[in-house]
Amino acid sequence: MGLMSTSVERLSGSAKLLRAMNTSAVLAHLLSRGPLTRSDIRELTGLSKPTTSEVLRTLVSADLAIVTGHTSGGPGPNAEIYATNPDGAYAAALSVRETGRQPEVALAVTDLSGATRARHVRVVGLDVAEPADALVKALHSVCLDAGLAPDRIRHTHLGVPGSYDPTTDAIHHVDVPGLGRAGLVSRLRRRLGATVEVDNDVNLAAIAERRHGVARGADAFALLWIDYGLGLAIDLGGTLLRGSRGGAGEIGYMPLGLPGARTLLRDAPDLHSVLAGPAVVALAAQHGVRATDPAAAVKAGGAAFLAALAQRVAIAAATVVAVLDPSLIVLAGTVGRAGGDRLRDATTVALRASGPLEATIATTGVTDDPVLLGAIDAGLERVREDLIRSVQHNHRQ
Amino acid sequence: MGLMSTSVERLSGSAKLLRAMNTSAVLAHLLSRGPLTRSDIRELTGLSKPTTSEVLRTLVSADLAIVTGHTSGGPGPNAEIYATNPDGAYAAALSVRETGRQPEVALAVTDLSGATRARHVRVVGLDVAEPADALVKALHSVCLDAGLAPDRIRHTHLGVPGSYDPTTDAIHHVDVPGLGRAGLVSRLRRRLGATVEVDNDVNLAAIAERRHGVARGADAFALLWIDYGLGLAIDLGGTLLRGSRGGAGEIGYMPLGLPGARTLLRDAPDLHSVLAGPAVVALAAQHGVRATDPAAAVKAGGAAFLAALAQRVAIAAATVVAVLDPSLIVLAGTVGRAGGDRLRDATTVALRASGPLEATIATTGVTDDPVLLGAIDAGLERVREDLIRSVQHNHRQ
DNA sequence: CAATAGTCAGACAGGTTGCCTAATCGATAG
DNA sequence: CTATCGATTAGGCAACCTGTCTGACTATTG
Repeated sequence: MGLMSTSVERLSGSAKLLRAMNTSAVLAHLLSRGPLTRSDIRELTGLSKPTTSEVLRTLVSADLAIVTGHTSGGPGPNAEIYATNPDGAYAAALSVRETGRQPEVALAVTDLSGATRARHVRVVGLDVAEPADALVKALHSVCLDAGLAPDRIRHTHLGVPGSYDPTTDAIHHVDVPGLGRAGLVSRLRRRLGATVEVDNDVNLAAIAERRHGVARGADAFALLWIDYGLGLAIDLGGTLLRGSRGGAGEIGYMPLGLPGARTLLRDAPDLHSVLAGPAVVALAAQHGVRATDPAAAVKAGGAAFLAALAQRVAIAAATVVAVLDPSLIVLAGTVGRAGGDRLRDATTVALRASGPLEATIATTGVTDDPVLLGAIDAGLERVREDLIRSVQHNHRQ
Repeated sequence: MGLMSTSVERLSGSAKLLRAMNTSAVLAHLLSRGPLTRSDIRELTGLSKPTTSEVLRTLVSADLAIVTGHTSGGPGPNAEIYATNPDGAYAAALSVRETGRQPEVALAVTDLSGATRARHVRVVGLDVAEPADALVKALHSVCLDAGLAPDRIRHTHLGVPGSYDPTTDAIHHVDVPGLGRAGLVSRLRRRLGATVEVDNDVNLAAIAERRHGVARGADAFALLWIDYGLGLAIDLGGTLLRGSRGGAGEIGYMPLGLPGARTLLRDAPDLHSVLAGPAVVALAAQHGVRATDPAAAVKAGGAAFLAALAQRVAIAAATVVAVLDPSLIVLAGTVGRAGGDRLRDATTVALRASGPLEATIATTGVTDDPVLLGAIDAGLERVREDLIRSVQHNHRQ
């Protein structure tokens, strides 16, 4: 643990650093624990009365904290209740997805308190000269409708069905026309005057699963996303594993069996060919279920079909468990969700039958748009961290 | 990134904390960058002359730092050169391994500077009433021979061919008789009066690979250990992935192909059965190579055998890449080492042929005992971190 | 003599303790 | 029912404390 890492602080400095640290600590507590009185803060930080007062004065005058109310009931004067100023900063979340025709963009704007202040789904044509401008326009119009100042957006989190390579500034492996344009993200950054981060949609779904779904409190879990495509998100105690080229979780390419082996399917060299949407539909057809949509196929399918599907899911699960040993594997995506408890139970059985590997299998607990929710959470977290850091690092006068 | 984590510091305090932080920062720099003059420290920390002097005085009087020499050559007085006191603390490393008959224990003691002060391999019978006492006795006798005070050992790192479960205080999946005894580690801790950490041998080999082998400077890499058994260590930027039950990297259990599929081998349900030592020997026999030792078989085997073996290695590699996307995969263990450049090249070819997954394959660069070296590194790192932390945290007078 | 190592004294910044005043609630007395 | 008192708590103020910094000073070396 911590080999070569700078986990142990090497901070050094003088009294100014102290003030910065204390201010930042108070802000962090306000952000994570909600409204607090002076005495709450005193208990949490161990600071003295005059210091807490001074720090709060600083935060209020920096427009980062406000007095939201007063205590009442007890003896003595009513203590002031401090909270972060909700309008101190906003985070924007965008989820772009293919719908077959024009791409759909889900947008949301959250304030510092975590309240979603605006949310919309729009069809945005991105196959234009400047797709970034189209996204900015959509975001600004959503802000306008909700009466929010767009320049208060400190960070924008973008979810895409692909992976972003910062070195080439391009989104790869994406089917949405226009979204793969090089320079889109840096233009977005410039036009919005804010930080922009791009994340894979499956990764964002995992973030939502940890925050709102069945992975709440899990130490580590993997989210298996089955849809038209196939994806895997790996969450290690709240940190997502991305891999050296952002390719972690590309389990569609996972080879199945030794080359030359004759498998049940004529040609099954990788997991994609047996578990992604088309393969699910094909498997359903073998079991007499006629459907073009994989989720519909799963809903309509009988026990035999589900058992066959579960065996394939179990292969993926077993591999992930053998490599990573997560305590939990969440089945998500339209297929995972449609499978529900039936697919979960069948997969549990199939996994247990395949060997000594153990893990809890669960169906996603996120009913709302998981990608957008994840982008909101990630964006909000980023804004909060940036604020804390900005307070912490401005101690060189 | 950093979701839910306390990556952002929430430290708060008064001037005492400042002193503790500065002392700890100076110690950290001395530990990681070796001997330094006052001006070096001033540049690294940004502290003023009087403060650096004061901090160094504190460290020297705490026996943690010493003056090792003086500069010369330049104009002005000769600056004192400070270094951590090598004898300030020791770390012990133990690697227990099965040899067929009596278990062999490799022992080493390192001082704070990283110099190995004692090293030995002993045969230690662990199938006794108190196996912990036998280990302690061996360690003490090694210290005695080298003239080292055993009570200066601040931490002992134990490498075992298995996994340690702290909840039951027992080492699991271990073949060495006596080593699986419950309570062994806590007794070791008590008898040595020091912290004891247990690590899987393959994980330790990965640590050695990062420090002394081909993984130096890699952002993330996986180490595939092929021996009598099969193992995988996953290093993410210097942090090892252990999994929720310490079972990460148990790829021997990885299923191969869909159940019911007829594979090349009659019965090949998992990776262990095609890639662990016995399978390597069997594959060699198929290619006319007669050997009982898998490493010898690999050394004696021809190109066809190596290509067949490499195809199996590539399956493991491809799976790891699909899940984790490391930039580097290191082949280690006796088979990996014996395979050398030939196996590496054949595996590279086989991986490239199997799909679009990419990763650099390399042969281990550690020639010395990798498990013991890893235990030394991990133990030394732990001692250093503990020292830095102990200085950092004693600011409540 | 020039340049550098290290110390010393005073200033400074920020935090803490202890004391003070003001606010609020409950209990008690009228 | 009302007025008052006491207990309790919020928050401010002043003096003190700790640790760092600046600038001057001494000592040492080429």
